[in-house]
Amino acid sequence: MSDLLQRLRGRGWRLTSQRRVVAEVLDGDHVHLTADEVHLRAAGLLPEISRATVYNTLGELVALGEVLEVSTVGRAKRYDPNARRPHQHLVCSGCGTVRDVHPVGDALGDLPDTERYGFTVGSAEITYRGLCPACA
Amino acid sequence: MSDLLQRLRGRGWRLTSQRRVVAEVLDGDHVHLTADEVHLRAAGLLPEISRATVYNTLGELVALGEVLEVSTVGRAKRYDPNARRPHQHLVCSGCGTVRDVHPVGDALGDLPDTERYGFTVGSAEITYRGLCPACA
DNA sequence: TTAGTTGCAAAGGCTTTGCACGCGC
DNA sequence: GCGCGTGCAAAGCCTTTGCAACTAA
Repeated sequence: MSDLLQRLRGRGWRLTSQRRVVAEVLDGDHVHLTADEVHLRAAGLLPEISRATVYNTLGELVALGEVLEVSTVGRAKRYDPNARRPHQHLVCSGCGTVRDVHPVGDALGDLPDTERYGFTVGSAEITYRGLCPACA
Repeated sequence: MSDLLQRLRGRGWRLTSQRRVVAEVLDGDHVHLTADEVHLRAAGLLPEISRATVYNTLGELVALGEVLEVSTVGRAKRYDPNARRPHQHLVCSGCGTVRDVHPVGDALGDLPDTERYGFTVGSAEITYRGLCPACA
């Protein structure tokens, strides 16, 4: 069983074949699938799985903090299983490819107090945009 | 006539009362309206304006580079008229309020070559998240 | 056993589209 | 007058919801 499933079971997550398949499909680096893509691939492993269950499961994984929602490409949300290692995204403006990247600076520290409007600022998400080798 | 309308007319943009009203509604700093909110406010000034026209006009303003799409809050896209002055966004996780902010660092320079996967990287968008004074 | 999960189908929110009419240039 | 812009209504995409049947623990 994957680390992810281990952790979830430890948190009292009821383990069904549908959930197992969704977790399996989301495994890996640089994975940023839409709900529909997850459903398509999951259905390859478990043909009866329904879209509603995929949406339910993705929503739970997000609520549990195990998966991140990425809204930076196209209309549909994308799901990023790499929630445990902080990272940012590099998006190709041509084909929409997304890579996980790790910048070296401190974006939070770069926001002066005078620019915070009294907010308690907790995090910073960065989306880099450019062209991938194939599109350039 | 506003600077925006001046510029657009110079680029051969046909000036209708609907377009004028949409541009008027979008004027100002820290403005991040959804298409529906734009339609609502525009209809306050020009009751017959249709949603389709609002969508058409917003799409054109984005294509012309005069307005930015912001997809970082909620389900509907938001439109940011402040496209001529580079800036980033600070979003309240409680109520969804958005402020324009200006960090001091160089996010682009913070992305090492080894993290660029051969991409030609052109820009970086940063979304800061936190709680506004009212929600904290 | 039993509370939580699934699948279906329908509804819902946001956006786009096709086409006839209208209006800026 | 010409050609682009507008409004309407319908369709489309993505997502959520209600509910009865099912199943992991």
